[in-house]
Amino acid sequence: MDSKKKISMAVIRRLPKYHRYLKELLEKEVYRISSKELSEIIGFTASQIRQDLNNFGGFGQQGYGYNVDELYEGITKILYLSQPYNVVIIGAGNMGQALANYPWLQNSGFRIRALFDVNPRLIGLKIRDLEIYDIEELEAYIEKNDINIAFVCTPKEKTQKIANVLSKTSIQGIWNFSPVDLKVNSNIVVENVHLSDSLFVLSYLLNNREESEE
Amino acid sequence: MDSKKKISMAVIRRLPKYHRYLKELLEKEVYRISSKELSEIIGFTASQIRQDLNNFGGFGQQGYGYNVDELYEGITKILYLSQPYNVVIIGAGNMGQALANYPWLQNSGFRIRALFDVNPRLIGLKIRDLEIYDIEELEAYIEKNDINIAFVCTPKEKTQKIANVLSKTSIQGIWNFSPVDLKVNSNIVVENVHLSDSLFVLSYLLNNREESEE
DNA sequence: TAGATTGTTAATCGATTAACAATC
DNA sequence: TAGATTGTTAATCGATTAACAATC
Repeated sequence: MDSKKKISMAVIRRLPKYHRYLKELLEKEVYRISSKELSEIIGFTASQIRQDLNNFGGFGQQGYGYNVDELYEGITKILYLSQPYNVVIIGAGNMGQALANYPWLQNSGFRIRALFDVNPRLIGLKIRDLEIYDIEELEAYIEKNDINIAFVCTPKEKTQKIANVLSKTSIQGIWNFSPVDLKVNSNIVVENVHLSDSLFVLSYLLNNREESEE
Repeated sequence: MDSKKKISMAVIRRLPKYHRYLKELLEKEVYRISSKELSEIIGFTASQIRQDLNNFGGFGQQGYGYNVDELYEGITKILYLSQPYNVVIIGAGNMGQALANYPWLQNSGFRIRALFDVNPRLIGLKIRDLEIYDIEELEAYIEKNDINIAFVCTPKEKTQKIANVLSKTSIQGIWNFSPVDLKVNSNIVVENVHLSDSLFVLSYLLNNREESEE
């Protein structure tokens, strides 16, 4: 049993970066690359690249390197990006609307189906061809339309309540833009985008740059 | 010399979370907390909390714990959040506009001064009371208005060019929302918000949840 | 003083890097 | 075959956790 060795989060969080750089290489019609060459453009050590990729079995070939196309496809599959997802956006304020309009999302497998809000002024409006529904209809909508992921862009006071509602549904994942840590049903995965945390780190770094002199 | 021991990024990236939870405690009128109690609500081990805080000198008191107010103020200062910053937003598309309208930013020390775009249809428009200027004016505007930080929300093809322009200015930091890694002047700090990377990690986690049975 | 809890050192754990045998 | 480069083991480095003496 227990045949899969657990992959560490450190590795997982590097995968999208591999994915991005490999896509770029393909666009430049580079079809073959060694860990050393990839190291130079992506900024990880060649050793780390080989370790990372080996977690998922033999992508490379001794004496040759990696086939860019094969590696790109491989990582696409590892990240489960070849399958589509049905998405709802909860909170149709600035951030919710920005995500609904985001071009790269529209060309991705993340298919936004509807938005939800409490604000009566927003309910019934359309963002592109997407309707904004009353948040009261959320639970029923998720079940009826086989929704996998919720993008949560609600004000922080309201977000845990939304998480409670979502915990009662068959939703699988939450992409959380609200600056709170959510308590959810243990079978739901939460990925946080804590924008303020990121900005605060920038503030720190700004004021702790290496002093110019060596 | 070299009196400051270097603080690791792992510690730095936890600071905003401390900041958030301490603020919440203050709002609940909790004025005193032990590392053990804080551990239970924030989810770090008590040991890690004490290690983290000790990087910055004695916040606590043996036998008593930490003064919430003092700790909150301390971390605010460590993150340099008590000083204001002058900010421009580059790229007045969905994300740029969402940031310009973001309520928590308006109550923060990050003072958005203007937006910039290439699109003639956007140039001259106003977002709230903020003007959208021609990107050509960016360099001059930064120098004239003592801008510290740029929020970069441009399409990925254009972002490195923007970074090149910024590298010629006195800007100190870039908050980068574009899904590329920027090459900049070494005295400029870049903090990335790679949204697609985050979403791809969610996709992975969704499909690799702990199998229900033990 | 006795009890509580920090500050700090030591032990452990995990992740990264180095090295090299395997092999294309 | 010789050269290149992986896959993989071993060494190192860094971060987390445990333990406990210091002290409020």
